[in-house]
Amino acid sequence: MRPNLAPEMKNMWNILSMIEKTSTGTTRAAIAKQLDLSRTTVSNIATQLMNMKLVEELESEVNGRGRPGIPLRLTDSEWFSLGASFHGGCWHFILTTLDGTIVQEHRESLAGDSVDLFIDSLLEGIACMLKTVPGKLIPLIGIGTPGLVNSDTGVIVRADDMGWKKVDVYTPVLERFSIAPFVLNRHRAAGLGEARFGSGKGVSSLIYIGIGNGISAAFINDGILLEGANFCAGEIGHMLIDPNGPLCGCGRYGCLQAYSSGLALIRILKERYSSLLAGEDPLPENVLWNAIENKTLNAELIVKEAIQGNDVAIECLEKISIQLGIAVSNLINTLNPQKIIIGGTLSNPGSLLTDLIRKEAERRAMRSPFSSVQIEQSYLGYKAGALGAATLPLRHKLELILPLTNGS
Amino acid sequence: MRPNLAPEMKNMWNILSMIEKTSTGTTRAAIAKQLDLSRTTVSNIATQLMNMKLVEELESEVNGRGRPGIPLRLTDSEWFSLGASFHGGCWHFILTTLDGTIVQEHRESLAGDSVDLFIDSLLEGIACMLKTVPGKLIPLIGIGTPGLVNSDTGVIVRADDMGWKKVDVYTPVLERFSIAPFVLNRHRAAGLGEARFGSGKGVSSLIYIGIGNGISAAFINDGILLEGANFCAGEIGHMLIDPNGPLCGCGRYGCLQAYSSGLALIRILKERYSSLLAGEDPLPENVLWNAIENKTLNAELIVKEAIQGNDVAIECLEKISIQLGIAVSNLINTLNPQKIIIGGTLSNPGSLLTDLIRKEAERRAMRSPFSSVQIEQSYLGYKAGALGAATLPLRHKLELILPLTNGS
DNA sequence: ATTATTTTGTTCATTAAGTTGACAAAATAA
DNA sequence: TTATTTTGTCAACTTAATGAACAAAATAAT
Repeated sequence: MRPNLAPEMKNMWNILSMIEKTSTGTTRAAIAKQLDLSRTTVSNIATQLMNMKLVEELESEVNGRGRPGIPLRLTDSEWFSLGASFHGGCWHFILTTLDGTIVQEHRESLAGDSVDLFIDSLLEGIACMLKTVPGKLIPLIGIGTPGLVNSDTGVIVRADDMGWKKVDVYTPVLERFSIAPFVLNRHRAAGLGEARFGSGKGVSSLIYIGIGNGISAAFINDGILLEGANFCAGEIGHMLIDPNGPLCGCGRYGCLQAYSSGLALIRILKERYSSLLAGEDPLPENVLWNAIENKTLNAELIVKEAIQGNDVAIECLEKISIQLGIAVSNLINTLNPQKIIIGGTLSNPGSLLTDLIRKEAERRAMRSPFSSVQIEQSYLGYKAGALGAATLPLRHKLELILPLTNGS
Repeated sequence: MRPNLAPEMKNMWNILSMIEKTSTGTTRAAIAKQLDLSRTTVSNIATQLMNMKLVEELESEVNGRGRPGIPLRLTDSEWFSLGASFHGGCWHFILTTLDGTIVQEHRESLAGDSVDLFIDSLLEGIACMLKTVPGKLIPLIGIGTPGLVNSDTGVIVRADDMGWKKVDVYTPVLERFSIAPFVLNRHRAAGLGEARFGSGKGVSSLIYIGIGNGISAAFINDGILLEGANFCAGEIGHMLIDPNGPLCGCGRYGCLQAYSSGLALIRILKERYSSLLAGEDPLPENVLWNAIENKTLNAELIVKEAIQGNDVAIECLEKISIQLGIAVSNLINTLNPQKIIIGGTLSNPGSLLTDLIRKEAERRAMRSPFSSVQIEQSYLGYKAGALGAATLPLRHKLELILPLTNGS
């Protein structure tokens, strides 16, 4: 995650970033003005980028007085970027052009949750995607996984919700495909996706919160992910909400995750069900009670029902959004972000959870930092993770392309 | 706070930073090796820096084989940097050499806490310091103040513990001395001081926590302070500890500050006193009871007594360190810092509070991020603020010096 | 319709910054 | 005393960026 470009490539990088930002295209003159460079310099670097087939010219558009400029945009037929991310028990794969347009999507469902299946499906999916690349692939694959990841080694240190420890993702991928993977936490990947292509575009201080079975966040400043000393930065699931709260999987009491994750949502609903069963009144008709009895209940279903107007589901969602609101207001008070994006399995079905969290956070956050923060639902939904993972190849491995293309 | 140097000054900046880090001096060859530059380049830039009187040569030290290198260090007699910070009801002023050696110190006590007195004392103190500068002053003054500061405008937006709103610090200083001030929150200034000269030297992800009447933090990554959308990042005093906790000055319940600030410490001790008074037993002898009766009690005294072994004081300190430990463990879990430094009025008298916080945090934080964090007491103590403020001139306004000296 | 104006992208000479290679100076090791 | 190693500097060369000049392509003015 350290953008470690040689200093002489700095202008090239900046120019590329500017081109990246406007899908309709930017002219050389506009870039020169914005980056405070001479048109000559921009022109020279632009021809280099065009020789590398990273950038191409569009039809010149006539708008004002003077000779019309020729818009430049990222090539959409030469280079491609591959990202994978694991959500809701399956691997999502996305192949994009340089500007993030999705070219190909794929999903691999897992039959169980063993480590071997996890790795095998990943390899299977990558192999499948590699066949479809209609050009050159940037020689790096972004991979979002559950748990705490050491991105230097590409090893999942621990993934509590899966019950895993020390899962090496790096070696199998490298050995099978001779392409280095960049492995990171899936919610952090999703955060990067939102920052680049979603509702975080152009936001300088951003927090993405992924709410699924676990709860994690990504702190992103100026497009750069805060990693912390061992890549654990963002693990807000174990923020303490109430010292007297319920037992969390980590062994402590009152963690956010114990109140408000997908697992907690299911627990709350089941408690409600039991107490109704124990009561005297007849059980009112409800899809969710059937789901409990059929053992088909999952957190996403509860959220979907809530969005449909199912009162019981809404109540449960309101319950978990209290602690989420507390956590969000803590983040607002202490980190003063410009925008907070709520994503993950519990947010994707609709904006209800985000609305509830916003309402709670407004009650609890300080006025000054709250007035300057926007709280929004994830825009990319379940695609955020794989898209974010796919940003890593271009974002951090431009050096890999340059020698490859410069030499030829 | 945006180090916005022209790209061509990047090497100069890096070389200066390397020289800055070693007080004993670094040779040109060592710098070249470290920064991966040619010795020629370093030599050229070094002569420029020497012409600017920012750097000077020391006696060459003979250690290994080969021609001995000539150590370079920051000049200590040409340029000086002035910082001011407001703590414990008085302004602290520090004049330093470029490498942070303190040349002159001064303190201005305030007779009250009106805004006018606050500004007048600041101007008075600066005037006094300016007389003592034994060379050229970097034309920027770093100023640490209570409250939320907009560092773009130099205005204190609000300082709740002082009861102030919209205090313009920038204009009076600029008008009187024709030197632009850089204004920031005092605890953030102290954090920068620790990061540069104190126990945060060389630490890449650092959190400084200042505990006084209020509680604030500075999040510093690679020497750069996280500011947030409106410079509020670090206001951890209003982190929610317990939704059912005591009323905080901000109108909400259970904020960290309501439990654990200096004001809370005094409240806790007084409650203890009242309950003892109400009891049947005779009041045991204690300096603190006298202080309450004489109205000379302040938070620092309680801390000092605790360090002396006063049981009542220790109990009170233990009480506030529970919530501080919760807050610290939240920061560890979510931000995964390399080091946490505890400073402020309640920490300066001794390491007791830090030790108590460390113990609490160990109980509550997750093992993985806790194992990689060091929790240490502030090294610079009450000098941290003014020293940190004094780092700003050099750190962010090198551009100001360069035109001044290049021209001549 | 024609000319003037504006803006773009390119060509060419120039400048600035950094690199390589050679070399004298100053230390230790043989 | 000589060989080796390391440092700092000088000269020649390379590279990236700039500014000035200019043709091309649009609109505005006459």
